[in-house]
Amino acid sequence: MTTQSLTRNQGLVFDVLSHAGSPLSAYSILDKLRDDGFRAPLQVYRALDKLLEFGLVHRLESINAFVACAHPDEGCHAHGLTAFTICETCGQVTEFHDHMIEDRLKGFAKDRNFKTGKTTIEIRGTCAGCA
Amino acid sequence: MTTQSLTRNQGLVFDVLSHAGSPLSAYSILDKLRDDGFRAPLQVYRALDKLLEFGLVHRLESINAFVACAHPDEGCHAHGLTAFTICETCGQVTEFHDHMIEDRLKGFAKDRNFKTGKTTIEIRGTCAGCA
DNA sequence: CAATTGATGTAATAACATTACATTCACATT
DNA sequence: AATGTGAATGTAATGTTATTACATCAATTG
Repeated sequence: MTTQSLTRNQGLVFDVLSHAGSPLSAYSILDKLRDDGFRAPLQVYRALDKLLEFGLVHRLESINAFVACAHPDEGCHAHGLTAFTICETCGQVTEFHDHMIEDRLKGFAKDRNFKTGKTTIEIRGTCAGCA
Repeated sequence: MTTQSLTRNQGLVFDVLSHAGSPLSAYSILDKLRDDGFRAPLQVYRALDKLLEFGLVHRLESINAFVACAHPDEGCHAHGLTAFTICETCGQVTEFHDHMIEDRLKGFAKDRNFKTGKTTIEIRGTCAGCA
């Protein structure tokens, strides 16, 4: 997935997320794109849906917000399970990948014949800089 | 924490969750408690806050819903990190605890001086019965 | 060109959660 | 019994997040 093949709206949303230092809600993305002609939440949600599908953006379930992927060139889907630390003070998000955890969760699911879809791992807390 | 020491509202909410076979949203809990005098969302949210604090109930971040803890007698806080599988077809939720994953996440956080607060692990997919 | 498919624009509404403020209850102290 | 305190409650209003419904537009293809 390259950033070239995005539509105008997808590109605008991705750009906003890429330049934000922290996660943004759909509505704050909307606010930032008013000048670019955005008027309704759906314009943002539709673009986000596609960006999520492409692996360019992640949704943080525990805070209802979105961040650009840390390595969008490959599309994050290449990296398997993605986990996050989220600083509740400054909003800093760190994305990481741990094969051991991934295997462990896969194993648990397999043992129970549970067919795994999307998996969420989010650690909320305080980052080193804010401690 | 015993179920005895709950207030009326807390007890009613816990009871509804305990007897539901799947996670419930705050508003669906509210609906089920209309006959018991519940009128406003806040009555539910306040009770849920306490039940979460006591470890009697879990919040599923990825679906904005709540479930009773699988072993409420001890209050789930006794068991360390809690993870869930959530069947998107039937709503069945399975709670589990994995020390290896817990240690791994703790280690990651420690390496980065990230002070861990609440951690969310949720696997959404399809359970054995629904496959 | 017609047909199809994906993207967009807009309005309305649904679903989830919190703020603000007044009141009541349980209980300890006097 | 009166008072003070903190926790819990009742109620209304509002804020935040997400979806449904429907019309239109643009690119592609048969």
